[in-house]
Amino acid sequence: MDPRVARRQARLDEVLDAAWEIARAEGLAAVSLHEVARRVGLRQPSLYSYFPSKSGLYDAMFAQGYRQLIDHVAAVSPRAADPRRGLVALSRAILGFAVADAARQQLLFHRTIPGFTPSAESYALAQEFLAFVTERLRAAGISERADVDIYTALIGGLGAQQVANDPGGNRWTKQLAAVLAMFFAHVDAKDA
Amino acid sequence: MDPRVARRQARLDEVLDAAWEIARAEGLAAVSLHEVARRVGLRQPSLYSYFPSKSGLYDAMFAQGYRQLIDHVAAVSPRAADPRRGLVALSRAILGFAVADAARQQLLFHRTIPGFTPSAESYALAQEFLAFVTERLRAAGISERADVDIYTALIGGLGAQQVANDPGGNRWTKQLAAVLAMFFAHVDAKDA
DNA sequence: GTCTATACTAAGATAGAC
DNA sequence: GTCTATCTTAGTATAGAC
Repeated sequence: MDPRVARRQARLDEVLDAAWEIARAEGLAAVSLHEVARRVGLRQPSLYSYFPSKSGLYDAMFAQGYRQLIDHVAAVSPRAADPRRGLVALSRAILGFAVADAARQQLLFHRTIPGFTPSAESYALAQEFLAFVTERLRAAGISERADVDIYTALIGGLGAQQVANDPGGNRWTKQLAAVLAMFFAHVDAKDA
Repeated sequence: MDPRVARRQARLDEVLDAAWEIARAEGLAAVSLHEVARRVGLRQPSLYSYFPSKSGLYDAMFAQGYRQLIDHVAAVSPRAADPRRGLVALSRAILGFAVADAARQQLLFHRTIPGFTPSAESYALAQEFLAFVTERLRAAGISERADVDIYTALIGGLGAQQVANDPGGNRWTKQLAAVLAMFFAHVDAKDA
């Protein structure tokens, strides 16, 4: 690969790391181009050769977050012989990823950053993730949209409560197995 | 009542209304003392006779939101002869309140405003609400903390997905009855 | 690609007069 | 309780040199 491209990519990664660091410490809204530049040893206007705007920085963070999420779940929970067991492992991976970083959870799943909406390319990554999950749900016998929606509410609900009311703990995440058992019983009850 | 007190309260309500209006239109983080003052026909420094700081404004919004929520659920779902039916009505009231205003949901239930934490008085209102709900859950035969936590995750999850992915619609809220039936089956299965 | 310099806008907060 | 005036800080963004 062209070393200039590699260097640029390395710089970009540094910049994004700095932005996430600020977001984790001070909140997503506290990320500023000045502070990011300060941390990587650049001047603020120099960041405009990496992003067209502040919103472009959020977009890059959004895309990076979903790429990491897709890699994470693919690595941690390969397709299993028992699809239900596989779905439990996948859910654990998603939930763990979500609660590990409250700022990331906010950006990826709640979209409460004023003035930011993901670009089409970035949004496609979110859809790719959803497609991955949907396929695993179908493999486990869950294909109706109503059930898929209930599933996303269950996982999202546990993650949101966990970071809002017991950050760093496991008061809600430890209910995952019980919640999934409840969900499976619900799905199976309709088929009977 | 002292008319001066009444006037002050009326002004305060105007100010809070303006703040909520901005929050709904531009997001919670976009609320500024300057813009609030502009909308109510005051100068920005005058707001400091109502709040000690910007954070104090958020605190007043937080307290007002929980007071409205408590009034809302108490009015809409009085104690019912059948506690399970009562719980369904209560849940519908809470969920309706939550999805009616995304900014309010963010402030009351997600706490993602950088630098804001509710005062003790305001937080007591949140606890009062939680106590109200917990009591109704107990009346319906649900008293274990694990089950209470699952309940809050269910309702919160539906509300969050609704405003994030289908604002103004009912794709998730319409699953409430199914989700509660699933939850009741889960609770009853353990007792059997 | 990075810099300096700067334009522009806006924010939270305080002092002191009325 | 509201005002004017002001301090202080900070932000996004652009122009143009190197």
